[in-house]
Amino acid sequence: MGRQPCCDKLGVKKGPWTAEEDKKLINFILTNGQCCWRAVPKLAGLLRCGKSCRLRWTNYLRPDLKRGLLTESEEQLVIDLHARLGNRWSKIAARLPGRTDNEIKNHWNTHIKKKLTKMGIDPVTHEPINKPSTTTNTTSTVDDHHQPEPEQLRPPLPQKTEESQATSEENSSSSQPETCWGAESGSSSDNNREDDPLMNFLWENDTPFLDASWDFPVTPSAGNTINNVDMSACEENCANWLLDCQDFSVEEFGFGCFNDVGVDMGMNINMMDMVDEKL
DNA sequence: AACGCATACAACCGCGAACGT
DNA sequence: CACGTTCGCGGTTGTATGCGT
Repeated sequence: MGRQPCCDKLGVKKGPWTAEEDKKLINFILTNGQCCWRAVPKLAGLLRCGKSCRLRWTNYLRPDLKRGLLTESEEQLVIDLHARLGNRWSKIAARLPGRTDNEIKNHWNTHIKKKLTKMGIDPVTHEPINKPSTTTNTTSTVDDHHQPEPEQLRPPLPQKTEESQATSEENSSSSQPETCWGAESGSSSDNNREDDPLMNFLWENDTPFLDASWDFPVTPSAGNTINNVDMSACEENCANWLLDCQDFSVEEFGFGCFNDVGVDMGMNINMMDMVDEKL
């Protein structure tokens, strides 16, 4: 079977997205929801392939995205998750609300990789690069910045309140690098996880934090949650996002759709009010 | 001020998985 | 079961920006 090229049509635009294109895509998604991506460009009046639209939406336009550099704790979480999951960026991203796989991947390649290397840690295996034959804690490759040892890089541990549930798929996928902090003891990731409330929490809550919340239009749901996702943070992000949209000139969006979205999503707070407040 | 290099991030590409017929 | 289509993922590239000389 021949693979169908993604962008087989002539005249399909590539390269950076313009504000106008963003506007069209946002408008379309907000009014119609995420449906067949292949059809999106046609229906939205874009000269892009569906793949490009999906990427633009998920990596940049999605209103629930955080912007800016990863925080220290997020970075540490990424490191820990990478030690367990390897380069499965989507899985890692699923556990960092508001962050995309692309963003995390980029951050890993540009920041964390370097940081770990500097510290004398192999970013792939998460083992010390020059495996010390002695028990010394310092390696010759570590520079003079007095970086913390791997154990110290572990993220702060939140209180765990939920009781254990069935393990998720990652639990059984052992093909990825299993070495982790304190790996020299031969502790498996599972063992490690048991000792790590944060990781337990993350693994047990395998449900993506965000995906469900943008499957609108949806039927109104009670309260301030959608599919058990707390919408408060989402609303806040939406409001921030709408603020960003000021760059496009609010009126051009046809903001009626935003109010509709607010209703559809069962939000108690009118996002536009939040925008007004922020302004 | 101008140039070259380094860095960060957006976007593209190709592959495989999942799903429908 | 085979085939076709669509989607999502991970690797890679392109480009804008920052910084040092």
